[in-house]
Amino acid sequence: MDAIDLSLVDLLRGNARLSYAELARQVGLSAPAVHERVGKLEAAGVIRAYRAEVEPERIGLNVTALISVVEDSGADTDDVLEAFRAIPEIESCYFMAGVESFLLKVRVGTIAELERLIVRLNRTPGVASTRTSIALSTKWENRPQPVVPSS
Amino acid sequence: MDAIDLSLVDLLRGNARLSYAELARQVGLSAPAVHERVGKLEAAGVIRAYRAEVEPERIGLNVTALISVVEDSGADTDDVLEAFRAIPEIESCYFMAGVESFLLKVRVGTIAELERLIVRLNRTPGVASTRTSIALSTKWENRPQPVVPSS
DNA sequence: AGGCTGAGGTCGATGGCGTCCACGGACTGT
DNA sequence: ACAGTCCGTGGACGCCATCGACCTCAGCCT
Repeated sequence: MDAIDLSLVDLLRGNARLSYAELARQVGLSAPAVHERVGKLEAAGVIRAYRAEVEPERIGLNVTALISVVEDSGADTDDVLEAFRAIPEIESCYFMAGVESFLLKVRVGTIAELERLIVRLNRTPGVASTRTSIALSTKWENRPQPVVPSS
Repeated sequence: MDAIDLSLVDLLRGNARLSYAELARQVGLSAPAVHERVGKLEAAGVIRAYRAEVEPERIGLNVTALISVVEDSGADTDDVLEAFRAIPEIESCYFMAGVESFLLKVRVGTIAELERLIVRLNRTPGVASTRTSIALSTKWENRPQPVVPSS
């Protein structure tokens, strides 16, 4: 994990579809060398996935909400997590400090679906209560901050 | 924006580095056809970017926090937004319903940096107060939910 | 009805790319 | 000094990206 690896990570966070040849030009190595480096970064779990970022409204996900969840005292956190994992609408799940153990970012098509989702969450064993905040708009999301000051 | 486009979007949300040839096989079209379709999806803004998803701790971003921001009464929301946009540590920015106008997801290297960031946020014109919740761990993030029931 | 037009597909060709392999130089420990 | 290891380069070969030519079909105008 040297400076070149960090540059590669930065480049791929900016554009995951860069060719190995292009990456090679940017970091000043040969294509096979960056191929091997990127492969190792993937194997080591530094790079977890390559994802296309899509405007959610364009694929029918018109409602974004953030839901804080308070666990029952004595609830098994792992069980709750497993139940959450099975709900595809939960795009992100953070385990938080504070009374509200979880913060969930969810996306659904309509407010009616959000209502059903909240009901479902409140019914899952181990959750005591939820608190939902609706996002009126997403200004930006997952903007990669550069790790290397100037590559 | 037909069923094939949705399949392409789903496939690329799952793996942004799929080749056009592979996409073509999956959707049953020729490579040039999917090339053109994907190009149009990008041009139309449906696909905004391709990003490598990186484990934040591996690149020195050890602290994740969510910060709710209350605006000053009479503050210009656009000015506040512009100030936020200039802060690279703010990875996501949602405009929320409720008293707290903004929710920011931030990532920094250390708690000390988080403290400096919070001070900076409180000093920016237009913000009345902030409320910070620290994420102890990220269970998952930006998991793509399938749009097409079963491609 | 017939033909024009445009959208969106296939096919074929070609140049570049991904990927495998053999080889070579620097660093390290003995 | 020497062998081993790591990490790179360069060459080779097959696949892929991408362009142009052509095909098909639907909609529409005359």
